Amino acid sequence: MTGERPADENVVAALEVDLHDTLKYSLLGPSLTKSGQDNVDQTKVSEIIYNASKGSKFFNHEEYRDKNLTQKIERILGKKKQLEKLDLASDRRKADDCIAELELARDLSQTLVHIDCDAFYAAVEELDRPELKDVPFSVGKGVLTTCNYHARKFGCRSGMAGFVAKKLCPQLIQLPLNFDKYTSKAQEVREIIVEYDPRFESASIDEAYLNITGYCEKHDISAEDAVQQLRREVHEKTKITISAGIAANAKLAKICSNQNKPNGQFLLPSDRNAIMAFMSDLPTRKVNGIGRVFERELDAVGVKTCGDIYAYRQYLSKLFGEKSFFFLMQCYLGLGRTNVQPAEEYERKSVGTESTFRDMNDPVELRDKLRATAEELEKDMLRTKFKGRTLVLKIKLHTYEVLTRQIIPPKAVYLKEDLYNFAVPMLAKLEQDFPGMRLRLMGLRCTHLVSMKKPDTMSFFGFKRKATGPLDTGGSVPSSPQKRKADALSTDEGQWEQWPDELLFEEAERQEREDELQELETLSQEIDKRRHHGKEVVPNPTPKKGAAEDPTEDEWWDCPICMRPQATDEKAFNGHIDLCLSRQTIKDAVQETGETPTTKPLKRPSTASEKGKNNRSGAGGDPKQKRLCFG
DNA sequence: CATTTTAAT
DNA sequence: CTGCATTAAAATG
Repeated sequence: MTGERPADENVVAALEVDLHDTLKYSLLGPSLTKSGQDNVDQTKVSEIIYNASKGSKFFNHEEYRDKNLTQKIERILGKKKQLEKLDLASDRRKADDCIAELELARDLSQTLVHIDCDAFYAAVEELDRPELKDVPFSVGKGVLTTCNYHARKFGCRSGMAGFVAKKLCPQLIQLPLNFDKYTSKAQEVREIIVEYDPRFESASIDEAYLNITGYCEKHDISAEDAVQQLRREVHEKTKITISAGIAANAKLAKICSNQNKPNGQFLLPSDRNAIMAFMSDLPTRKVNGIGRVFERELDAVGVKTCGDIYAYRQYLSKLFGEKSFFFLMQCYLGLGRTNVQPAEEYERKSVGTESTFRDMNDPVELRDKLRATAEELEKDMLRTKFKGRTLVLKIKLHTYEVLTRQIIPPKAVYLKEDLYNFAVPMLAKLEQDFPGMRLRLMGLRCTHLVSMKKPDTMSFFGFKRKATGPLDTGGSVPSSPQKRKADALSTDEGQWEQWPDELLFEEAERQEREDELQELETLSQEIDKRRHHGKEVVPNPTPKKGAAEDPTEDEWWDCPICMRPQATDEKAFNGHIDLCLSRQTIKDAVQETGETPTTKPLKRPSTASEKGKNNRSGAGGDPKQKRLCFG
C-alpha cells in the first residue's frame, strides 16, 4: 500500500511506523493469541486498524498509554542495567530455592481438561441461521464479542470495534447479541460435561475446567479417549464444536486447548521433561495471566518464551515484583493449580455495574445517570444478597481516562437510595476537581461485602465445605445446589460434611452478632448525623477484617466498641462485648457527650473528608490535571 | 505503613 | 471501541 505514495510521504510513513509500531501492536487487541489468525497478514491488518482509528479519542488514549508503557519499560531497562553491575548471587540463589521448592510440590497425579467452545456465540447463531455458515459475520454491535472463522480470515477478532472490523471486511455481517440463547445453549453443554466431572468449574459462559482423573479411572479409559468421547457427545447433542486441552494442571490445560483450535484437542503428557520442553519455547503471551503489557515488558528485558525466564531469574523479582516473580517461576516450570471447583464456591468479593453512554457533562443529567446506576446496582445486590461496606464510583472521561473514588459509608449499603446518596458526594467532588468534566461511562461497585443470606434455609444450612475453601463465611455458601446433584451425593466422598449441632448453634450466634453489629452501625450513623448536621460521614466500628468473616480464620478481632484487639474465641469475644456495652453504651455516648464511643476511630476516606480537598487531583501543578482537556 | 487509586487481565 | 470481576502495583499521606 505504501507503493502508491510519493517518495517523501513514504519517508514520513516509515517514521510513523517506527514511532508507532508498538502502538500498532497494541491496537491489534488483547486476543491476538486467539486462533483463526494464523494465515492473516498481521502487518497489513495492523496498518488498517491504525488508519481506521487514527485521530479518534480512543486512539489518542491508546497512544498516551503506549507512551507511558514505553517510559515504564525504559525505567525497567535502566533498573536492569543497574542490577547487572551488582552481585546478584543471593537473588539467583533465592530463585533457585524457589524453583527447588516448587519442583518438590509438583503434582502430576491429576488429569485436568480445559474445554472451550469454538466461536461460541457465532456458532449458536449459525445453528439458527445456517446460511451464515458461508459468510463472514460477527456477534455484538459496537464491539465484536466474537466472530466466525470466515471473519477471522480478514483479521476480525473479538474485542475489536465494529467499524474497524468493517474496514477489514466490508461484507461483514454484524448480529446483535442474544444472551439468553447463549446461556441456554451453554447449559446444554454443561449437562454433558457434568457427567465427566460433577464438580467441573465454569470459567466463563463457554469455558470450563474438568478434573477427569476419577472418570478415567472409573471407566478404565485413557484421558485422550475420554475427551474425544466428550467432544463427540457434545457435538452430537448440542451441535457445538469444542476444543480441549489435557494436562497435569489448569494452566497447562488452558494453553493446550488453544493448540488445536477449532474442534481439536491436545494432550500434554504428565511428564516433567515433556512439560519443561513444552514451556521452553512457549511465547510468554500464551500463558493466561500474561497480556500485551506484561508481554512487552518481559520482551524488553529479553524474556520471549517461558524457557527464557530461567536465564533472567535473578532479575525478575526486583524488576517486576515478588508476585510476578513467583508467577513467572511457575510459568517456567509449567506449574499450575490442580484443583477444580464449581465457580459458585468461590467467594464473591464485589458486585458492580457500569454503562457507557453518549458524552455527558450536565450535572443534572449526570445525577440522573448516577441514580439509574444505583438502581441497577440495587438489583444486583438484591439478587446476590449482599451489602457492601465500601462503595466505589467509577467514571470514564470522554478522553477514555478512567477514575475511581471510594468511600466507606457508615453502614453496609445495598438500597438504591443509600447507594445514590453516598455516591453523590464522590461525584460532586470529582466535578469540583475536574470542572466541566464530560463522562462516557459511569459505574458503581460494592466491595467488602456482607452477606444477607440468612442461614435459615435447608438449602445450605446443614452443609459446610470441609476443605479450607472460601466458604467458611457462613453467608456465602452457594445458593444454587439444585443443579449440582453431585453436591448432595458426594457427602460420603469426604467433600462435604454435616455441620455438628454445635457449629449450627455457633452459626446462629454469629448471625445474631452480625445483626448486632449492624445495629451499632446504624446507631453510630445517628450519632454522626447529630454531630455533623447530617453533612458528613463517619466511619463505622468495624472489626479489622470484616464482621462477616469467620473469626476462626483471623487471629483476632477488634472490639467494635473499644477497638482493642480481642481473642477470637467466641465466648470470650462475646463476653467482652457485653462488658463493653454495659460500661459505655452507644446511646449514652449520644446523649452525654455527643461523641462516638470509639476511642480510636477508623480513618476517614479522603473522598468524604474536608482535608481531602487538596489531594493530588485538585492540585494545580498536577501533571494529571494538565493532561486532561475538557471542552 | 495502611489505605486509595490505577492498571492489567 | 463493552461490561464484570479480580488482583497487584503504584501513589498517597
